[in-house]
Amino acid sequence: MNYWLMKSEPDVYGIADLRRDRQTIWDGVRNYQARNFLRSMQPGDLAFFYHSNAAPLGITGVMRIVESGIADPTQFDSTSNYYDVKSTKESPRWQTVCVEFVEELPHLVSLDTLRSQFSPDELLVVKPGNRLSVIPVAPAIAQRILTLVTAT
DNA sequence: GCCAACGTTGGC
DNA sequence: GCCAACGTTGGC
Repeated sequence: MNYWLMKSEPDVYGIADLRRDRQTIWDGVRNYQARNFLRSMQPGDLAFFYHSNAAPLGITGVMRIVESGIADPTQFDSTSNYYDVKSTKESPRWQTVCVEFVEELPHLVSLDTLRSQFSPDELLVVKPGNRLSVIPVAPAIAQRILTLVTAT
């Protein structure tokens, strides 16, 4: 079982939206490195839901991967911001996953807290200038994050 | 609103 | 294949 961290702007789609929807297709990722991580996800993997471009910044919840290898539907939608004219249904360029709500954390684990606990080598999200929206989290680091949740 | 980081595009 | 220009992300 692998752990991940996935960013979303709460103004666009936040943890409250996922709690309401229970499941969602994580669409709109248009970065090859992030896509490759999405491709390697497996059902049962857990992902931290991270609020970016927000106040406060940080991890707000946990979700579970329920299906992987889904062709991102927005790449075929000419009205979408994420439309990709070069992608075909026969060989889609962008794959993503379906996630389900697991929990909203009682207290957000802020970026400041994450910075105080982890080095950029341990947790990429604390690296200044980092823009990757889907990142792997080592199991030992994930366990330490979960410990921070219960400690606060 | 600013700007650092960095991925993508396109001319050559 | 190089690299300058440009666009986007996301923290501050």
